[in-house]
Amino acid sequence: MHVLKEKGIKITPQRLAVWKFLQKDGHFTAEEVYAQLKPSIPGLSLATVYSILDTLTQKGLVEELRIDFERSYFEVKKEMHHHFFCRYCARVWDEHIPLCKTLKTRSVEGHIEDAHGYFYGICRQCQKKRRK
Amino acid sequence: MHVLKEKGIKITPQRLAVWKFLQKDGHFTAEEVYAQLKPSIPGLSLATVYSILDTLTQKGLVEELRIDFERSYFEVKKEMHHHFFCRYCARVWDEHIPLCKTLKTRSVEGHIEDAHGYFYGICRQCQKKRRK
DNA sequence: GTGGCTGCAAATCATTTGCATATAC
DNA sequence: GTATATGCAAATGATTTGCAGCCAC
Repeated sequence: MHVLKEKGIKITPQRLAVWKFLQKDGHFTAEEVYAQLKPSIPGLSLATVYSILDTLTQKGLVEELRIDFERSYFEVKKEMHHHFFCRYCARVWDEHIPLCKTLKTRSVEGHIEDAHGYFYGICRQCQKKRRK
Repeated sequence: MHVLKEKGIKITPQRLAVWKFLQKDGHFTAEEVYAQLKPSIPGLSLATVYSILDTLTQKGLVEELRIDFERSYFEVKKEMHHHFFCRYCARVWDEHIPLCKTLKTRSVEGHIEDAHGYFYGICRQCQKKRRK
C-alpha cells in the first residue's frame, strides 16, 4: 500500500509527483517544487503545490522549516534533526547533532512535543572564499 | 551614554519609546508595539516601528523570533536562550536550558554564529485544562 | 455518483519601499 | 546645514481562498 494511502491521502498524479520529488534529499520551497514539476505536469498550479505540501505536512510526512524568514522550506520528515543556514550562500544543511537528553524530554513550562534547532553561520565553502 | 547612542543609533522619541517598551519582558509583534505606543505618540507609523525594530535587530540589541510562522516576534537580546511555543494557547515562553557544548561550538558544515532552539508542545496551564 | 482535488484568478496580510517633510546633532 | 528618520500611501510577495469543473475510488 502506498505511503500516501496509508495516511488516508487520496492518490492523485500531482501528489505522487510532489511526493516523489521530495524524496531527493534537500530542502525545497513551494516555488522550487512547482518549477521542477511544471514541465512534466503542464496543467500544474502553484496553489495546488501549496495545498499538497500542506496536506503532507498535516499528515506528518513532510516537515516545514522556517529557517529563512522570507519563505518556507519543505523536506521529507525524517528522525529529529536540525538545520544549519549559511548566511552567505543561503543554503540549508542538515545537522545531525543530537539534542541533550534534557532538551528532548524536559521543559520548565510544559511538555515538549517537537524541537527545531536552527543554526546560523557560515559554511565551509563560503569560509574558504572569504579567506582569499 | 545611552545604549542606543553607544551602538551608533541616532536618538529619536520613537526609538526611545520602542526601546523602552521592549524592556518589559515578553515577545512582541511589530503590530503590538505599534498599538501600545500609538496612544502616547499619535503621529507614529507602523512602518516606522518596523524600521526601528529592524535597526535594533541589525545592531544586536533586539532578537527576531520566527517561532510562529505567521509573523515575527521581537524581544530584547539577552544571553542565548531558547523558546517554547504552546500549541494550544499560542503563548511563547523563554527556555533557559543551555545547549550542549558541542552544539555551541561545532558544526559539521561550517561555523555556527547563532543558534535558535524552538520547542513546540503544550504548557502546564493547558495541560491542566485538558485533563478536566 | 460524489466528495474530495485541481486550476485559475483574485484576495490576504505581514512587511517593505518611495518620497516629501521634519528632525537630530 | 546635512544626513538621516519619520509618516503616509502604495507596492511587494509568499501564501490562501473561492469557486467551477474534474477525477479518484
